[in-house]
Amino acid sequence: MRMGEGVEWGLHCCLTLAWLDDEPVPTARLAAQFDLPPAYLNKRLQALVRAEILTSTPGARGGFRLARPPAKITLMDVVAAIEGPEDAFRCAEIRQRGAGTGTPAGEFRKRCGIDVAMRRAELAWRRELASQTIADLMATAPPRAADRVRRWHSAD
Amino acid sequence: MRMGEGVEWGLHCCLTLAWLDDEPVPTARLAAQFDLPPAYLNKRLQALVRAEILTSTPGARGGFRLARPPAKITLMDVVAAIEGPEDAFRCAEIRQRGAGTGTPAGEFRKRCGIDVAMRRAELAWRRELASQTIADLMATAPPRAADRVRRWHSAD
DNA sequence: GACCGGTTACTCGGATACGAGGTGTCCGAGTGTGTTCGG
DNA sequence: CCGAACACACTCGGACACCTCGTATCCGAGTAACCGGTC
Repeated sequence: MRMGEGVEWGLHCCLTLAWLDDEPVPTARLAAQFDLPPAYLNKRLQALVRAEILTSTPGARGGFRLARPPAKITLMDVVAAIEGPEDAFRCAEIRQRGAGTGTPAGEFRKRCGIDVAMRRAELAWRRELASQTIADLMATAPPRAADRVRRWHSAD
Repeated sequence: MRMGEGVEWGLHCCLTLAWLDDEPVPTARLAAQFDLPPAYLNKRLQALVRAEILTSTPGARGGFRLARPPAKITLMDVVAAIEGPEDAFRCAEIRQRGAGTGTPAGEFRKRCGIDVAMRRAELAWRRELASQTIADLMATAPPRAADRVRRWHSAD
């Protein structure tokens, strides 16, 4: 199981946009900050726009900015926007295949125990992600980091 | 993010092997039970053998059996054996790239806050998986299911 | 009847193709800005 | 000097290739059981 690197990109970009208060930042600037392929990063930021986490303004001096205050954006929102809302584990109901064919349908009214256990674990993961916001990341980060990012972006 | 289907296969096979108490079951039989490609299922069972969850006995009347009692096999063990022990989220330290080049190395002694938050969520996921064993799955499963599996496997 | 050797059939195990999804790139549509011309 | 129209440059947005990883398959090495022959 492997999570796409776009999640890390999206979170770092959200953190940067949170520090640069409501100032539109184009993709090229964010890509240069982290040395990432600009076009591909843009593709990922579009996913965040579709999830209503960012807002995009076209034209000159345009770019991306946060759609909500940082305290209202959870890590779960960002992960779901980029990786997709589907669960990682998807029960294919293989218990009903092969030896299970022909058994009365009423036997399978209860959910597969494996599916239940897996969903329980993934729910714990989601709860932990939903309990943390971009604002929390800003609070735990060292104060000098925010200043360095603001200074680097203010330099023309 | 998507979890391989081999996890579901491995868990179902472990559950079946737990019900058929220490009776060696060949890959072909397990594949027929769930209507799965036999050779590919074998590949995944080999991963469970490497993780010392199953033991394999070659030759006629051979097959796979559990290496430990079901209460000593957690879901985390099975998932780690098949999906790999690495974390899903891997911090690439992009904060040190681009704008971060040239900053004193001492600034990055503290772990990346995003990495910390992600690891925390994944730790919750792992804890939940580690708290459940194959024996728990046996207990929560309806009693008729165990009988049906035993009957299907005893039929030659 | 018991023991031993050879044969057979069955099992796992790793090396080998195929395909989907993620990664990376490109070019066009749309918009705000800056300039320039006229009043 | 002020206003408006124009051209420009910059931005996002979706459509198009590449490449890694997961999926699927095959064949060979090894072993236990079985059968026949011998003592």
